[in-house]
Amino acid sequence: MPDRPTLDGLEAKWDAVWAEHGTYDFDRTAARADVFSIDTPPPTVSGSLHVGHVFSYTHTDLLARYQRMAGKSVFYPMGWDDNGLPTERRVQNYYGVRCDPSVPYDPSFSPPAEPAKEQVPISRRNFVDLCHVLTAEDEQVFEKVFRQLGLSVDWNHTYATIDDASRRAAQRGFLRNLARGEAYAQEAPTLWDVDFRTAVAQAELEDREMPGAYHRLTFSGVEIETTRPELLPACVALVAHPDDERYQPLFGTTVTTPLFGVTVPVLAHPLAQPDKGTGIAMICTFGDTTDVTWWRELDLPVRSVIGRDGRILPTPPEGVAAEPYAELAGKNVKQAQKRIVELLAESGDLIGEPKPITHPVKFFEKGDRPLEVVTSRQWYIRNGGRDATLRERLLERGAELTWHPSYMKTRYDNWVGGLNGDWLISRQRFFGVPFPLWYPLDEAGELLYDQPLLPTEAQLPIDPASDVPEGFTEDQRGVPGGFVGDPDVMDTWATSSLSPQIAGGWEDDPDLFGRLFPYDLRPQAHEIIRTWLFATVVRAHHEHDRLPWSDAAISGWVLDPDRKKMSKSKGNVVTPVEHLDKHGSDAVRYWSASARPGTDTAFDENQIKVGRRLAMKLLNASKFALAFPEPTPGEVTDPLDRALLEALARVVEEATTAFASYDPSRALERTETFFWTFCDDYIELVKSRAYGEQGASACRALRIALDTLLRLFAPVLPFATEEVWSWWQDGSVHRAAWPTTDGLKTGGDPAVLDMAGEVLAQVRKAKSNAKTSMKTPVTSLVITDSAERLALVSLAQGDLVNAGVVETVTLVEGEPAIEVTLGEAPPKQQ
RNA sequence: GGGCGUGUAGCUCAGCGGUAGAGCGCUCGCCUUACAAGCGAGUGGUCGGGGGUUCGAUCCCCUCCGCGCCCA
Repeated sequence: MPDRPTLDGLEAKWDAVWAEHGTYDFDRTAARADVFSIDTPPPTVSGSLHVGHVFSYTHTDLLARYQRMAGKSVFYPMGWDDNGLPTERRVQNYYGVRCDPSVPYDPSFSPPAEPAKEQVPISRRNFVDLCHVLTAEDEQVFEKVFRQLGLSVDWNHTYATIDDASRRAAQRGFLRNLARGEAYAQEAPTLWDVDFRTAVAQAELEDREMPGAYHRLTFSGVEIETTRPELLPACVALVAHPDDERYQPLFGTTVTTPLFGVTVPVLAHPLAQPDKGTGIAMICTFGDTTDVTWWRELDLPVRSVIGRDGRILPTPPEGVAAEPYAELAGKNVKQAQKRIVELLAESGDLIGEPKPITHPVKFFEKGDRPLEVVTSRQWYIRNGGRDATLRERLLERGAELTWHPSYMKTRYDNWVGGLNGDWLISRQRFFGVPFPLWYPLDEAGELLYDQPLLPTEAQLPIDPASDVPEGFTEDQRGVPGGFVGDPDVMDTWATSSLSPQIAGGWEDDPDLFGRLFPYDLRPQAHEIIRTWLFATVVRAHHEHDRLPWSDAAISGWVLDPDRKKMSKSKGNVVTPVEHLDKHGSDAVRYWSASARPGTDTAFDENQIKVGRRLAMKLLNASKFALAFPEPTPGEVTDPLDRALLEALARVVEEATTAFASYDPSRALERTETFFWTFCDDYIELVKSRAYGEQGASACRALRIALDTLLRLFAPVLPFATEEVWSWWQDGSVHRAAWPTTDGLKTGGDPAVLDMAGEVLAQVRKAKSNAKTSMKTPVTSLVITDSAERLALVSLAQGDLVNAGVVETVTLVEGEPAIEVTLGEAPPKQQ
């Protein structure tokens, strides 16, 4: 036991010991009933660690540590989400390369020493290799911080969403979805990011308020208003609300588009808004998702004018006049709009001046330009968006799940209820899990999409860009009568939605999987309920016909001290490592643990300091309690000591209930309150007695209480508690049993401690008011109260006399009052 | 515009039908042999506004306002 205990260095010291002893290793011989399995969120490793990570991962760790002490074998893996766009962008910039799937794989490739000015095109496989190299470095940084933070992860169980096991699981899952008809490919209008050149799923959209302008155009005298005049050549109809009397006479007639001279019908549809613009709108293929709905429901033709690069296509759609169109071809949307407005003004078809407005426009959440709608072939997984029966089943799954806090379920219900299409899982990108299939080419070189060539599950993972289907050779790739691989990769969520299967060794290690699945806990943040949580439910529903876990614990967000969301662009991001270094991990964990589950929390360095104070106090109080000679075995006999243990028994009950109901913050609050009373009142009261010959009862109580408190604090303060534990106990506190009330229920009356505390407070108050030392003697202490309460005082009278330096005590029955008479202050010591 | 959450002492937050709580801050003290990165005491709130239910509301209901997230 050190003379001057310190928190410094405890993280490195104990992390090493825990690793060496396998303190947090999962016992894979444990039966399912004795396992607590956690579907840990895999953080995106291409960014830096955010204080929000520290916050929410601590919440999970608190539950893991509680369950471990409560006797479970805890399966607490760690995953890294390293596939997808963020990694691609990093690799491109870091190495100066770009992926070109048409380049053949070069086994001897090594990246340029310095990033070239012109990005070097490399094969998909080489590009993916570089992604692996870079993410491996990032993952080490993350692991280091998580270890410093004291996460009780079993580091033998890690995965990355791009590693072999993940790709195998994702491809296997997809092939099974395909075989059962849950996955399908379709040529359809799709939201498209023209910069990333990829399709985007509903869950990745966000609306942004953008400036625009209403342009009033005349179609054979019918005036419409549009924010996208550049789509005029893509116009296929006009539409008004069926009840709109102004336009009812026109329904069924046709009008002619200005400039391009295309005859289009005037139609009725309830989605048309009579109060918007002139009440009649032009339908283009495709300006937005409403156009898609109209196009589908009104059975309209396609006149595409925007290419996948966001520019006007070189040739006009059939029936569109070539002359004015040529002026637009090749221009981007902004340029085309400028030019067509000029042309419309010249022709007299533009009525008045454009009216500036701001309106919500759909963006890819990572994108910089508005999304366009293009027609392309994409893969989907059925998620109830087009199937009311499946949607109902998935809503029932949400109801089967136990949500912490319970109101988070509403977000799931709202999302599932509002789905309007299936889940688009294909991306026209490179660093992702490839779709594991090929297509034969007929003699004319046409792809036979309806006859895909599939690998067996035993062959997985495969890359159809470099692997060859059964019965073909590489030289048949891309030639008539040969084959081509599916060019797309899966969206990140299509892999991470299988995190329980990936982490648990689904099919690869059935024995392990059987001990984990379905998992006990999915911890995660609330903003990805609609993506990660829902997607995981969908996959498990299809694959296993059950929920992937019984409980979901949803963390809140960390906001900046002004309650604003932290974001790099605002420059208000708090980096966690400096706080871990400065205040210690236990202190930061204390701040995290103080937040109620699901509640957003403002970052508050003050709370971290309070946590450090608590951890420090724990070291000092422990040192003091353990400095008394080890008591002989025996009973705790003194009424005050028994009162303490009885009060502690209630804390144990409350903390246990709180942890079992996924509320560590409550457990901490109760434990902490008790602990300060223990230090400030109880220890002060029993100090003198514990030193003396009659001290055995107090010394026993001190040790019992300390033992219990260390266990109660262990989940929150793993380093300080382990340090103290090592002074006088064997093994790790983190493998010790969660405390029970056995040994605390001594039949004592907690009121004895309360009453003694009240009297002590009055004595201290008198000394404070007199601005004198606490050592100043009390010549007379007169306590007036009911007989019942006086009896409580008398049970602790000896300790009160010692702690208060009281010379005479008088107990009187009557109206409650405490009278303190002070003597001379003792001389000051040097 | 909709959904969910939230609004309690200067700050961060507990409490959630029966006379307002903690920590921090601030003020005043105390070298008290575990801890001066400590200890003791004090200070501080018409519980966002307005209605309603109730013997009684911070707590339940309605409505408005602010903030956060998600969605349109």
